[in-house]
Amino acid sequence: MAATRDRIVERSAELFRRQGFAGTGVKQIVAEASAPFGSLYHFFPGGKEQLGAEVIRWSGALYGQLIDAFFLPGKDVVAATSQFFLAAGETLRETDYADACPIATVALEVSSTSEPMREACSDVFNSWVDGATDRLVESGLPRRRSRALAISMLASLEGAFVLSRAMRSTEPLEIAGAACTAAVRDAVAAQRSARRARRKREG
Amino acid sequence: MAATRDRIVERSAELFRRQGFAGTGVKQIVAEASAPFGSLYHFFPGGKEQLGAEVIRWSGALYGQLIDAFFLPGKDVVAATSQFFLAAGETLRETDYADACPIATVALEVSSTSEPMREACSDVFNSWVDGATDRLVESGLPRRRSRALAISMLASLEGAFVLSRAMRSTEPLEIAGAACTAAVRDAVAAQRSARRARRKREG
DNA sequence: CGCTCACTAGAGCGATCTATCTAGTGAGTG
DNA sequence: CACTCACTAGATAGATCGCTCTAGTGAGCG
Repeated sequence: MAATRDRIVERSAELFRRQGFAGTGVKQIVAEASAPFGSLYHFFPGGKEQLGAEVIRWSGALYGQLIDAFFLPGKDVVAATSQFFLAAGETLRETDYADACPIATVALEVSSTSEPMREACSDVFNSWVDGATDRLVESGLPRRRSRALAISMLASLEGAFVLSRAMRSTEPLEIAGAACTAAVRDAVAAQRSARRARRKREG
Repeated sequence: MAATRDRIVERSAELFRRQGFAGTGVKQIVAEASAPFGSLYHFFPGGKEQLGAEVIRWSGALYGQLIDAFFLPGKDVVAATSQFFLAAGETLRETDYADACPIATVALEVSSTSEPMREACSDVFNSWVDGATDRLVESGLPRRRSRALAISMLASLEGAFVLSRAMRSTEPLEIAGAACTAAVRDAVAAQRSARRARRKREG
């Protein structure tokens, strides 16, 4: 129906990801979305801030789907972790170090300046953490441990994106990926041996 | 001598860290620095971009000193790692989740929009990595392993800052800190046992 | 047909942006 | 004293900012 609205959101997501929120003007958005200027304020009466919050949630959901595509239920989480970081590195290289996390740039910009947008970022990060936690729980790890591991992995990914974009090198991403893969492998192995020991002791 | 120039740099650093580069106007800078407007372009004829690059290098060096203050030569790197992340969390809480990494916000903003500023960010990150690598080497780790560990730790720190600021919680910082501390401990322990084994084999 | 209403279209508002310009001040030097 | 020059001071230019406003279009429906 409202294809214009979708185009505005999609183009905004792309621009915010690369140039940040403050660095992107609404004129540039409507121009690149081939949308009439008036439509922006028709669909987003709350103005740029409402658009920003919506773009964060939209691209956050999209990236969540990408994560899900790697961490398929039943698939080995160790392999999934390794592959996800490698793929992120490839994307970064292919897009000339532009397309990393869709919301991190905006998240840092608005954390101290716009409460609704900060909240949107927080919700997105939490949803990613929850998703990853579930996958790790399904792989046999305790919930507490899974959540900590998920947060730790997401932090590594986000930080590696910062370094890789600034340095124009996928090295940080590869190193962080290797570290996360090792951490997941160790956690799974430790859990298995703990289970075995308990079974032996109890049975 | 040129106290005005210093005030401009210092206030800019604070503002860029919190609001980002594009989100901070030069008018706001000179106002908060109690500096005449003309002085900004007297000291920084290259305009806002030159100021930005200089601020990145200046605050990067300052933060590097803070890192050095924790990772003192001779001090236990495991304890230093743990303490550094805890202190970062405290600072974050005390400043209402505003003061995290002094350059990460700008780094993401400019990575695809300003080559001189991106380069400044890259140089700063590299200097931090080099410093941390040296400390790890001094603790007995091989150079290659030290560098990878340093990059991995910095990525964890930066990513944890992103999450903690957005979520307004020090949890990510604490979890990332615990993970890094464990990683350093493991690396040091592995190196020691490898040395012991080699000595046994060879001697 | 006649009416409604979601949407298109863009002129234009006041504010703010970065940057330039000229004028003036005042400490240091010969 | 006269001269220099680093620095202060701020008005102003010209572009762009986010946003509001009115007018117009066209599909859906009684």
